[in-house]
Amino acid sequence: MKQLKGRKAAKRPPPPEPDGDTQARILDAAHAVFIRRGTTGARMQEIAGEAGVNPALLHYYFRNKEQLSESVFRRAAAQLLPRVIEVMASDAALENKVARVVALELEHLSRAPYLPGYIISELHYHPDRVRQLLATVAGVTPEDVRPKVLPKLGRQLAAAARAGTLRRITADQFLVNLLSLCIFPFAARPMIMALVGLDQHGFERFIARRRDELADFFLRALRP
Amino acid sequence: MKQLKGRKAAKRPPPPEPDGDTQARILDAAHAVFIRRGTTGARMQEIAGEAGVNPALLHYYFRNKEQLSESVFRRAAAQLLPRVIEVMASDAALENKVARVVALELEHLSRAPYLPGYIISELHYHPDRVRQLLATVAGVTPEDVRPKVLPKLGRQLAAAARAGTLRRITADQFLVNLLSLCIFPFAARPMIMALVGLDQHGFERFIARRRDELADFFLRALRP
DNA sequence: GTCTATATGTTGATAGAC
DNA sequence: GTCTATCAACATATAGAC
Repeated sequence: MKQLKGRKAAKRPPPPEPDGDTQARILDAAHAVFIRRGTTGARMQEIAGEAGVNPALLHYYFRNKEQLSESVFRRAAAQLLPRVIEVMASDAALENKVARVVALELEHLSRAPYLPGYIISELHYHPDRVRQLLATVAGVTPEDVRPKVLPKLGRQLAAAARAGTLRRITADQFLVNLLSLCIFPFAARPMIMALVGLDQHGFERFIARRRDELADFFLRALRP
Repeated sequence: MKQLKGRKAAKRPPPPEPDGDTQARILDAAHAVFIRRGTTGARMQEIAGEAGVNPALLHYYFRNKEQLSESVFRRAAAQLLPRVIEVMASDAALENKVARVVALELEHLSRAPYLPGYIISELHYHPDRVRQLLATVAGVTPEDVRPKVLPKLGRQLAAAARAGTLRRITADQFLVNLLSLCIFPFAARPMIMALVGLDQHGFERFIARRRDELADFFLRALRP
């Protein structure tokens, strides 16, 4: 989009901030505002201001607020689960999977700590968004991995239980426990910071320690 | 409020639905609507309709939307943490505390599954609400228990570590792990239902199984 | 593609009768 | 305490000039 017209390119003054397409600037600004205010609390005008563009342009590129918010949610949701699902669907050993998921999620969420709160809020108030969340997971591999990852994980867990390597646990409890321990601290970040008495840096150190301990904690819970 | 006037009580026709004070009816309706739509998405008119009351009465009892939403949040927040803090601050043994918190939370949240999503959303979009959340915790005992519960728990954990009963873990990681495993499944309920492929009843069974396994899972992670 | 101006519809809130 | 009527303040969205 926004390719130059050629004959008039030298004459027309450049836009205020030429960094990136207008559309991309809008999407980035919308991302920030929707995460800060929520879908219903976000104001188109604030997004336009943050993007440094005229408010009418939001409707030019994205038809209305609904479609804009959907684009933002899609992009945000694509950051939360796909990589975890990918690891879970792989052929790696269970211990390896746990370690990789913990490292992956804690490192990524440290850079986007507001993501879980935003996504949980969206799914809570807009149940239809669930489909868009699943769509991001479906794209991880050529085929839809979702119906596969749980049965596969289940077989892996059952085999480990028979071999005496791990205690018996169902695949869904296994997955939810792991996701809980990784994601909840970020989703409930304000609550935890207040409860434990942490400031910004304290929380970061708290997460840093977690990176070292969490996989071990989790795997010990499954020792026979 | 709304005590009868005595001399005119027999003459005036009773209000449409005499069950409960008007103020309480409004608060209950507001509770439902705020949890369903979020603070910014909630409409005063919808609350009035759900309460079966004239919209103007919302402003008569609660001055404005802000104060009404604050009353609702206070009441909701009071259901999430106080009992957990109370157990944690008690003199019970660690194994006992874990078992009681798991039983307490899973049983209560099964009846109010939308509570965690609402509270996390509120804290995410209205950081000032954190103070109101802490206020609910402070009221658990005559004095403010918050500054006490973590150090006490820490000493308990350190003693257990010295005695060789439990592996060493800090009080904050202990508390956050426990809360994560209890609360996250409800906070991320729509996501989990979609990911695992559960309907309403499937989710309830999922939680029921969790009630039996979770305390054991948690304590095994801390075995030396 | 970008801007100005404006239409259109809500929403929270109040005044004042009953 | 409860109701009707109404206001002022946005917020989304579009029309049309440039």
